[in-house]
Order: sequence, then C-alpha cells, then structure tokens
Amino acid sequence: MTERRGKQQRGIATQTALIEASARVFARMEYDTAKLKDISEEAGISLGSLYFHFGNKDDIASAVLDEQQTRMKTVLSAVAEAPHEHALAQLLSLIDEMAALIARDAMVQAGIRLLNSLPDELQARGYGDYVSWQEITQEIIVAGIADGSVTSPRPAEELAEILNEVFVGAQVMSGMRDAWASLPDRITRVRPLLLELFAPTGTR
Amino acid sequence: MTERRGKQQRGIATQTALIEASARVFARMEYDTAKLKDISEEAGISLGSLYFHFGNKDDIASAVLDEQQTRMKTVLSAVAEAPHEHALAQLLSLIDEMAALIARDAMVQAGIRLLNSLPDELQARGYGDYVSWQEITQEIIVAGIADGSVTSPRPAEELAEILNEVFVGAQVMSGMRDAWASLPDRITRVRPLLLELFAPTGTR
Amino acid sequence: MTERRGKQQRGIATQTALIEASARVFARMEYDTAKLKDISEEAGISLGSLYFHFGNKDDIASAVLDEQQTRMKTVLSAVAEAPHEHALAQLLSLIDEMAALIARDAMVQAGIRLLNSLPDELQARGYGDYVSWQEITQEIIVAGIADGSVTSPRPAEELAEILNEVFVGAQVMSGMRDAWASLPDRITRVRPLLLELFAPTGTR
Amino acid sequence: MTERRGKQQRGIATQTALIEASARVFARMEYDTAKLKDISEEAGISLGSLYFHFGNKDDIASAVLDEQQTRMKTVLSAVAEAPHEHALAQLLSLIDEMAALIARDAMVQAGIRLLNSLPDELQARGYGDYVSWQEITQEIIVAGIADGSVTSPRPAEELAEILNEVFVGAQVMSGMRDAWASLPDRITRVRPLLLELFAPTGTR
DNA sequence: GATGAATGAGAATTCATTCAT
DNA sequence: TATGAATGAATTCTCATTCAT
Repeated sequence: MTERRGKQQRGIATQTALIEASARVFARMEYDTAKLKDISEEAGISLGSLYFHFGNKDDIASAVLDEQQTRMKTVLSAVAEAPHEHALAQLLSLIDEMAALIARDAMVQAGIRLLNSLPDELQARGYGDYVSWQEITQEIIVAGIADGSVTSPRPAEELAEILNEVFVGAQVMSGMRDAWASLPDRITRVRPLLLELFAPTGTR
Repeated sequence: MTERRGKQQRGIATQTALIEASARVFARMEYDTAKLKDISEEAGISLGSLYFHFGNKDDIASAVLDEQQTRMKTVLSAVAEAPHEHALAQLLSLIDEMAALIARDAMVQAGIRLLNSLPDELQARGYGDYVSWQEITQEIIVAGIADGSVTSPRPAEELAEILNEVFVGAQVMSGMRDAWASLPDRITRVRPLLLELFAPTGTR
Repeated sequence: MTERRGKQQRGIATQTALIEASARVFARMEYDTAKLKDISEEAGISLGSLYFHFGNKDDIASAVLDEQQTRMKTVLSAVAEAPHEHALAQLLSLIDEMAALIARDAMVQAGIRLLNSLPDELQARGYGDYVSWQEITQEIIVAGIADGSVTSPRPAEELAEILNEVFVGAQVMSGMRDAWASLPDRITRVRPLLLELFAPTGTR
Repeated sequence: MTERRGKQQRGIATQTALIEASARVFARMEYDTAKLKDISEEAGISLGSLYFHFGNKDDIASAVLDEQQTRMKTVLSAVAEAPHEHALAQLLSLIDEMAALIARDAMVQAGIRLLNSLPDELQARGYGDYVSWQEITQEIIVAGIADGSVTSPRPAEELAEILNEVFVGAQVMSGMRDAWASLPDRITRVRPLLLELFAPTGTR
C-alpha cells in the first residue's frame, strides 16, 4: 500500500515536471516548432515516460492549457473576492494581477503562445479562444456601468473588446521583447488610456 | 532579345505566383506548420520548380518578407508625400492606411504572422523585428512635438511604443478573429484613445 | 542495472551492425554512390533507426573511419611490441600485417575507399589524409638508419614517400581487381624492390 | 551553306568547351559527386545545351574517356616511333612521357579519376580498366626480354603488373597531394627501383 | 512507471532529364 | 543550336509515436 502510494507520488511528480518543462518550452516557441524531444530533455525525463503520462503531443498542450486556466482562475477568484471601491477599480486590479501572473508564470506564458499556434483539433477542444476572458471582463464592465464607475457611452462589449486589444498588444510586445518581463510596466503605462476608455474626461 | 525576355518573363511569372501563394499560405499558418507542398499546390506549380526558383524554405519566407516590406514602404511613402495639416494627422493617416493595407493584402498578413514564427536563422537576417516600424512612427511623433500637434508630456519613444502596442493588439485580435478584415474598424474604434494618448485632454 | 545494461547492449549491437554494414557498402562504392538505404538494408535495420544512432551520412562515414583507425592502430601496436632484429625487419613486418588487415577487413577497405571520395566537411575533420601513416613509417625508417638496417642515402622522408606510393599502388590495383584479396601477394612480390629501396645493393 | 557550316562550327566549339569543362570537373571529383550543373557552369554553357550535345551524364563521361584515350594514344605513338637504344629505354621513356601528359592534361586526369568512380553501365562499355595499358607495357617488356635489355627472371606479365602498381601509386599520391603536378618528379624518383625491377643488379 | 531503442509516415532537398521557346 | 524553366523520382533527414525490457 505504501509502496503503491510511493509509486503514485513518483508518477505525479514526473507528470508535474513534464508539464512544467512543456510550459517552459511552449513559452519559448510555437506548437509545431516545439519538439517532444525538446520537452523531454528540458524535463530530464525520457520520451517513453512522456508517452506513458500523456497520450500524444496534443494532450500535453491540453494539459498545459488546463493548468494555465487553473492559474488564471485562481487570480481571477482572488481579485473577485478582494474588496474594491467599485467595479472599475476591480477591473484595473484584475488587469494588474493578470499582468503580474503572466510576467512570472511560464505556464501562463505557454498558454498565451499556444493560443496562436494550435492545430485545428485543439482549437476545436475549446481552447484557442480569448472569448472566456473577454466575457469575464465584460461582466465586470457591466457592473461598472451599473455602479457608475464606468461612464463611457460605448457598449460594454465594445469596451471589453478594446481593453482586450490593448492588453493583448502589451502581451505580444513584451513577449517578443523580453519574455513578458516588461508586461506589468507596460500595463501601468497604458493605465491613463484605459481610464480614458472607461471614463472619458467629458463624462466623469 | 524578345526570346530572352519571353523566358525571363515566364520565370518571373512563376516566381511571383509562388511568392503570392506562399503569402496566402503563411497568412493562414505558422512557418513550421506550412509545408512546401501546401505552397506548391496553392500555386499550382511543382515542388521541383519551387526549388528551382528558391533554394529552400527560408528563402521563400525571406522573399515574402521582402515583398511585405516593399509594400509597406510604398504605403509609407504615399502617406509621407501626401499633404497633412500637421504631423499628428499624418501619423493617424499612416495608421489608417497601414490598417487598410494589412486588411487587404495577404503578403503583408503573411509577413505579420511570419514575424512570430520565424526560425532563428531568419531572425538573424534582420527580419523579425518591429524596430524599423517603431522608428518611423517615432520620427513622426517627434515632428508632431515640434509642430505642436503632439502635446503629451511623455517622451516620443514611449509614445511610439504605446502606439505600437495598441496597433499590434488590434492586428492580433483581427488576425485571429477574421483574417484581419476587421482591422480598419478596430483602428477607427481606438482613435479616441490614440488622440488622448498624443494630445491628452488637459494639454490641448 | 542489468536492465540498463541490456538496453545499452541492444543499442550498441545495432550501432555495431550499422557500422559494419556501412563498411561493407563503402568498401564497394564511393561515398556519394552509397545510399543510406543501401546501408540500412545491408544491416537489416530501418532507416529511422540509422538516424537514431547517427545524425547524418557524414557521421556514419566518420564512425567507419574512426573504427578503421582503431583497427589499424591495433595492428600497428602489435607490430611495435613484437621483437624484431632491426627496424627494417619491423617495417617490412608492418607492411605485411597491414596488407593482411586490409585484405581481410571490410572496415579498413571502406576507410581506404572513403579517403578518395570524402566530402569537404569530412576532409576537414582530419580524415582524408595519409599523413599519419606516412609519419609512422618515417619514424621506423629513421630508426632503421640509426641501427644500420637502412643504408639508402635518400632522406627518410623520401623513403617513406616512395614506400607509400608502392603500397598505395598495390592497394589500388588489388582493390580494383579483386576486392583487395591479392594485396598480400602483391606486397610479397614487391619486397625485393623495397629491399633495394631501403638497402641498395651497392650499400649493403 | 556557309551558314550551316558556321552553325556546325559553333556547335563543335560548344561541344569541345563542354568536354573540356567536364574534364576539369571530373578531374576534381568523383563521377557521382560531379553534378551536371557544375559542368555547365564550369563551361559557361547552359544545361539545356549540354543535353543537346550529349544524351546524358554517362555520355559525357564517355566522351571524356574517349578523348583521354586519344591523347594517351598520341603519346604512345610518338614514343613508339621515336628511336630508342633498346626496349627498356623505350619503356622508361613511355612512362616519363605519360607522367608528363597526366601532369599537364586535365582530360587525362579526369579519365584517371573516372576509372575509379564509374557506374556499372560505363564499366561495361569497356572503360574502367587498366588492362589495355598493361598490355602495351607488357609487349614492350617482352621486346626488352628479347633484346636483352630486360634481364629480370620474372615473367613479363608480372613485371608489367608491378610496373603498373608503382605507376598507379605515384599517380594516386600526386593526384591527392597536388593535382598530379608532382607526378613527373615522383616517377623520376622511383626510376632506380624500376631499373632494379627490370634489370636486377645481379643479372645485368 | 521508466527507459532507450525502433519505426514509418512524412517533409525538405537534390538533380538528372525533359520541355517550350 | 541554345536557353531558362519545369518536373518527378529519388534521397536525405525529421519526428511523433510505439515497442521491448
């Protein structure tokens, strides 16, 4: 019994190591560019073992994407539960936290890069879409409109879309330039623009 | 003479067809995902012929990137030569024209996508960088500061960087959603933000 | 431990089989004429496996050349350690042994043939040269001059060069005519000439 | 008529240029290593034209080999017709002349190299063999035995074979080291050995 | 669970040869 | 005659996946 548990634990450790190595690799290069050998070498674990734990390349990417979503949701929940003056403050806080997460977590970086280079089968599995993130921000924006912190006359959907664009732009540029290290700074830098977006000067 | 020209023309026609087919393929998928057979089939030209005109996959990507740069420079020159009230107007016009170009031209779309999926050797050849574009916009911004149309207290470099972020964000989102068709609209939509960026309300 | 050794052994066995099959193929035809499929079929091992063990065609040729050198050095050492009346006897013995080795060992035959058909990259790796063999014989000749067994007034370097020519001539002819089978006989046949070379009649 | 003759002349000039370019290329590398494009570039003549004049790669090699034989026969005849004290002198003279020819004539160099790297079909066409050369020298040796200039007790065939070996050895070494430039010197250097071969000291 | 080895289905690339002009 | 272009049949090489231990 103890032995079995030992084995299980060992297996889980391997699996974790593999997912983390995958994240590091996928954060560096596209899906097709990343070779399973790169991953097994990055993890220091044999290719055979990789296949014991994951059925194929797609599954590994899925695992990374799942883990990414988990980590993003954790941040999301934390922000949701923290007290905020109003919805706009919460939204800005969410963006800050998300930027910080991306900057520090290769798993999330990998997920971001994977979204742009996923084969069709995986796209179909429901990854490969910014939709859910956009829905979340949109909800907060709606709340902001309700509580008066968002005064822009634009519809919530459009605001969410624009926010997304700006955020993605900062992500892409920081991803290209310095492996996302500069993302938090970049976000800080565009905050005035976002404020103007959500609460234009004339309307405040 | 005519004979020679005839042969050259045929070759040039094939080469052009190949570059355009490559552009369509690279606009759809990453460098590694795109197979040379995809290109040769898209062009209706044999793989062998492809290799007669281009030495290898890298060379084809290079040719696409070269042609992209040519087309972007054409638009750039046109905007530079057109009369504008002031530098800021010129900058906004440039962005509009560039968005329109991207939306309609697979060559430019391919170039954009290639920038994110280029193998190292090609990166080294001087592609793979937004730098030159950023320098161009920065120059115009400097002119705008000089002629008073840009009133933001931020340094020109930072303004250029932020503009770039917003533009790239719109590119990426439109690229994912609808093959860049919505890019011009997206740019139109963020214009107020850009105005606020370059000429903040309090400073106008 | 046993398990690991078992796996390694299997791999080594395959590798050995591949090198030996390569030797047989390269002994029969030039580098460019030999196809990797010839080798993999000769070895009864898949092309993929060949690439698992050797990165490319050059590496296989290198492996063959390395093994050839090893085998030649083995003979060399054996002759060096065996007792001889004088250096000239040792030299003649070395030539005999080398001829016998060439006649019986496809690895060495392959190496010989490869030397004439190696691509430039491999030439550069230090193969593709008779120099070291010539240096060895030259050293023995110098010893022969010292111990009086070599009485020719020619400089040692020239003697080594001429010896080399005669030896190579016999190699080439036997290689063309009967896959090196006749080499030992040919060497025996030219012995009087070699004696005359090292100890001319008038000087003995 | 004149026009036709003009055209024919032009064609012959092209053909000659092609054969000579082929010779230069084949003198540098093996049959399989030499690419038809190498030849057409060396000649400065298009690949298409090459195929107009020669049916395929084999035919080009054949043409080179034919021309080589012509040139060797010319030297042979010249030596045969020149007056000599005795057959041995003629033989040595023949070897000298042949060495000089090889050293200066890329066509002959090409032929030599081709002999070792010819595909089977060409071997079958009667090239690929030193036999005829050996027969020629053997005949002279027989004459030498008859006129007393060759005093070796060895049979003529063996003498011819050994001569061949030594000559080939010198060819190969000079071919590898300096594109056959040193061949005449090498031949001069081994002359005492050859004398000893044909007229051993004790028998003169 | 884990590993090194093996495999086959592509993918990139080469090149003798043919074609259209 | 001559040429640039085109082609297809190899050939080398890659890599996700499977296998044996």
